[in-house]
Amino acid sequence: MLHSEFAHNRPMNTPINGAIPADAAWQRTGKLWSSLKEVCDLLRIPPSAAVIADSDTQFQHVQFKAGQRIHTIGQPFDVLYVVNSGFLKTVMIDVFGNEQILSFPMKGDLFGVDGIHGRRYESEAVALTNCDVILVPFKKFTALGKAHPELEAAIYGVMSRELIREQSMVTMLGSLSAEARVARFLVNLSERFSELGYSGKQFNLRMTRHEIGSYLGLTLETVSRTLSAFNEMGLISVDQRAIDIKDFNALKTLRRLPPSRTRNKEKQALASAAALASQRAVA
Amino acid sequence: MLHSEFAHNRPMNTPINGAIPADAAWQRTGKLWSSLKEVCDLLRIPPSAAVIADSDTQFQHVQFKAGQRIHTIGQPFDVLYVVNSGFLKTVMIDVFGNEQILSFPMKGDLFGVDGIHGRRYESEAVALTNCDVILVPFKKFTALGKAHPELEAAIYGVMSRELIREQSMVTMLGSLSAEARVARFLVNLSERFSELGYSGKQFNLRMTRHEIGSYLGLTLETVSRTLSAFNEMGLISVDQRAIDIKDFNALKTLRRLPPSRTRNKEKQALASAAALASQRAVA
DNA sequence: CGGATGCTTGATTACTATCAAGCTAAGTGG
DNA sequence: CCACTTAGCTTGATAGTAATCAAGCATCCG
Repeated sequence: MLHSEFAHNRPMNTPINGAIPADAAWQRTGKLWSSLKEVCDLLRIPPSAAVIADSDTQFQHVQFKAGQRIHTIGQPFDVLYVVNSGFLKTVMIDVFGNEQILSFPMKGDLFGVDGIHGRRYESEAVALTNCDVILVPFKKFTALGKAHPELEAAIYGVMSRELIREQSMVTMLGSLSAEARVARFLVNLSERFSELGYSGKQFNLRMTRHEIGSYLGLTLETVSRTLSAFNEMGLISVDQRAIDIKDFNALKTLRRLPPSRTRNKEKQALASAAALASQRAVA
Repeated sequence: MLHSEFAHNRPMNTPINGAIPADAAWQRTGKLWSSLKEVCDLLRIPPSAAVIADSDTQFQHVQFKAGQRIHTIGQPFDVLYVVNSGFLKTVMIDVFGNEQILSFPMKGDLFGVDGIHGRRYESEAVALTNCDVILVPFKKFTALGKAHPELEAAIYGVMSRELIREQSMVTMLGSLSAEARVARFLVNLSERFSELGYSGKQFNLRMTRHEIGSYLGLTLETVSRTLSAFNEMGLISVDQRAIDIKDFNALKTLRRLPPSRTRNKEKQALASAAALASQRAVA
């Protein structure tokens, strides 16, 4: 009970494991500063010897409670954010006022990059759970790039990675069915949890059906129905926010629910004709 | 008329103007090298005095014929590309083999950025028309960034701009109807043409309906029907690839075709009931 | 002048959104 | 501690948008 975010997350992700200690009591004892090496590790940037040695450079942590806003659209940009713990969402709002969730950053993820171009954030970021976030002043970051050439390359690499992520979102929204999108969403979450050392099979969603729907370009009802369908098919078991993945591979390769639907034309035609006939009989 | 692409494009964009000579002498007299300043201008990066003065740094041009591939997926990355003239498409292919068009680069656009992260291109780029493209070796580019700090900031800015572009694609695919997507596509093209000094009202599409559909997450039939609908509504006039925008503002604010569709429930209910009744009468 | 591509249009299907209740879980205040 | 409220989730019925299937037409090219 003395814990905090990590504790707050851990038991939710691995409800099996009952006895996780030292949940990072950040709210009392939380880290306030991180070294350059720690930030690199979080971002999965291989740190060079020079970077490891650099202990002068420190980055500040900030804590947010669930529901709090980290930055808003239009707010002047000067820092990038790296998630140390907790879950967030980033949201863009288009000219018509349509809200669209763009990402669900979690530990090790970078956000705020869209502020670089216009010196203002183009999206807003909101904490879904209590969060611990590291502030990375952009100026400081690029200045460090000059001192450490490999670091500079890595910065470009991280930005490129974000771009690729967006590109695959576009591909998904442009070409996958509702079921395939939800399946991919689960697979992605699962893989990200696994990479962080949590269970990739059992975890708790941190977002509402509405938020999932916004992220995937679907309504909350379609998300709910699709999860229920996966449940009935035995691919997952789902109870509210709790997910248990039963057949990872089936999810990974799923394209759409009805197997092929290509070779049963006549049957369908007959069936619908019959249905029509009976309808008319009734009427 | 000693120039080249501009001449080459112009007649297609402004078919009104019948007498443009010397199309595309680029194949004979095309520029082979550009200075750093010229590249900055193309990319809309404000060049500093130092950049303007730098005439040692030169970037090579390469010409491609329509249909030729500039780079493929998986090919080792080492250069970024800046379009000097012509039109291209970039395509990503997902795990299931779905093809998705991600962008239609034209003069002043940068592509190849997705190769930075994994040192391999994640997408492929194909020329839709004859093209003149400038090769920007990434190493050289970042090295220049060190010499010219404002240039480095601009590089980050350009990458951030690309990210924002992708984000708005996601928002569009996630929340707009077919008509709204096609409308936005036309508006975007129009604005880009205008910025380049071409007519934003009358222009020729360089891509097929299929390619537009792939870009917008729609089928080619839906694209065709939507253009026809806009035509009938008087928003545009369309004949094959030739587009003439009649009501730019209507396109810009269009959300979906049927005006509101919110306040005519009863009418619709009655109508469909009537239809059903007559159907049954027939049967 | 075919043949091939690409475009349009029509008919039909089906997927997903919308509308509409219930239901569950988690607080909240008496 | 227990109604009571509220936000979130599920499920059903229905409707509408866009995909699919299917011709026919236009344009371009060799």
